Amino acid sequence: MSVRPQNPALPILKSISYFRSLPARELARLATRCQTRALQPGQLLFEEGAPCTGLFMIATGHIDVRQVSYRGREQIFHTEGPGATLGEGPLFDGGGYIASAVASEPTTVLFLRRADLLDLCRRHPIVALRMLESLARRVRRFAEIIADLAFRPVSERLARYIDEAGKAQPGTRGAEVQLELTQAQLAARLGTVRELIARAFADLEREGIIARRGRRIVIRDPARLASIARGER
Amino acid sequence: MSVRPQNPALPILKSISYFRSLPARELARLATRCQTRALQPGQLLFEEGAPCTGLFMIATGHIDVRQVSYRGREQIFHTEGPGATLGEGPLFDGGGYIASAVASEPTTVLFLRRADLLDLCRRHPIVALRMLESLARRVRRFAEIIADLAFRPVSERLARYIDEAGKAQPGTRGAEVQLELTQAQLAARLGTVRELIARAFADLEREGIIARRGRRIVIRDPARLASIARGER
DNA sequence: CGCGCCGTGTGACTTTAGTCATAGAACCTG
DNA sequence: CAGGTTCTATGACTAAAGTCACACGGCGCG
Repeated sequence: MSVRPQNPALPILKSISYFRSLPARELARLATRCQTRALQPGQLLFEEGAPCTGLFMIATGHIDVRQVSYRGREQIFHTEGPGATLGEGPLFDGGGYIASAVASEPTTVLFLRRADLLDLCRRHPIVALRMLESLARRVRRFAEIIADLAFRPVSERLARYIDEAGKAQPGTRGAEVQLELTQAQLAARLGTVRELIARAFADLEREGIIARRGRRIVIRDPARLASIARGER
Repeated sequence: MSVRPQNPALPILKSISYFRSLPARELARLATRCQTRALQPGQLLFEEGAPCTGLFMIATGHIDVRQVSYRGREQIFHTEGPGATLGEGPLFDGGGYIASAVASEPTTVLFLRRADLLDLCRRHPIVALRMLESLARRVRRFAEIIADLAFRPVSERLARYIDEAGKAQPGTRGAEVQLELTQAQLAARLGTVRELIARAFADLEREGIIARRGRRIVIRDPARLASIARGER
């Protein structure tokens, strides 16, 4: 009685912006070429320097892309969730992975081999254009990190983070923010160490700019927060 | 007596990796669509945040792509010479320019409008693939800068720079390096200030690792230089 | 319920980065 | 070759970042 079983990869592929405008036939074909992989929290998807043989797409969960220095410091470059892709960089310039990818929660990813993808780009230039867009956004994001590290003190980076989280948080009234990250994770993302984050938080609280209860933050003085975020210290 | 005059943009277009494999007809057509612009040293080609309407290609000269903080610090993201392109980032993600571009010497550039380029990508997917490669390399380069800023002290960044310059320098015997940059430019590139570069140079010299006469450097102890460059301090 | 782990807070300290001021060398350019 | 401009060197200082050690609270779990 059942209809022809649909490949489980199909709906995921559809959720990837690159492929959205492909004809159904092409998508179905693509789905047959995908492999799936499940990851536990903390598990490595790929490691900096390793050769890249294809593209990963996140079906569910989240992945941190980061480097770790020999001195033990961690820098998170970006975090990706469902519908995002990983490893386009090395895919196209032929080098090894630029950073390591680690699941931060139970995660499943799809994998598509490089040759399949290049072939697809040739037959459907729109796919290549979409990937150009995505890579361009990544360049922009990386440039922001560089500017943060080169120009802004830690306290300012944190203020920026909270400020943006405040704006991004949708439903709640603007003043309240639920942080998703521990201070250690925040530090890895902002390019510093845990202690400095703790102190910067304490300073903001002491000055009455924010109030905290655990990871729940109330922005008491949005104007002053924004002005610190802009570097007007 | 003269043959049909060739568009002066043509040989330049041919030197751009994106276009190398295009048929002659297509190239000629493209050449008619290019505009040319000449820049004096120090002149701005485009400014961070400005809208992007097309792609620049360098015919001759060099361009620094950089941001300047409101505190007056400069960070050079990359420097491009003949055959390189500028502004692919904003071209594809639709945002403003990520950084400002300034000629560091007399420079001429070609300009191709966004619509022409997108059209070209659709008709010749190989162009899109080449641009993907170029953008991917930029992502990688930016990631290197992030890792430098996040992980490595200034002295180490300088050692890396000299070490790499030593390896890159072709004709000369490995031990001698001609620096192309002033200390101030080097600082902007390595994400610090001039004085620290001066001191780091002095330290390397004091320890007998390098010797200097102006911007001419002799690497006296390549092994030690490389070990500092790797962070084994 | 008590133990251990994780996340956090903070004092005290070290190291690295950055600033300011000044002097001298090098290098155009008329 | 004189005189300004640019580049470099360095001392003395301030500020920011990072390290280390330890204490505390909450939470999960045997």
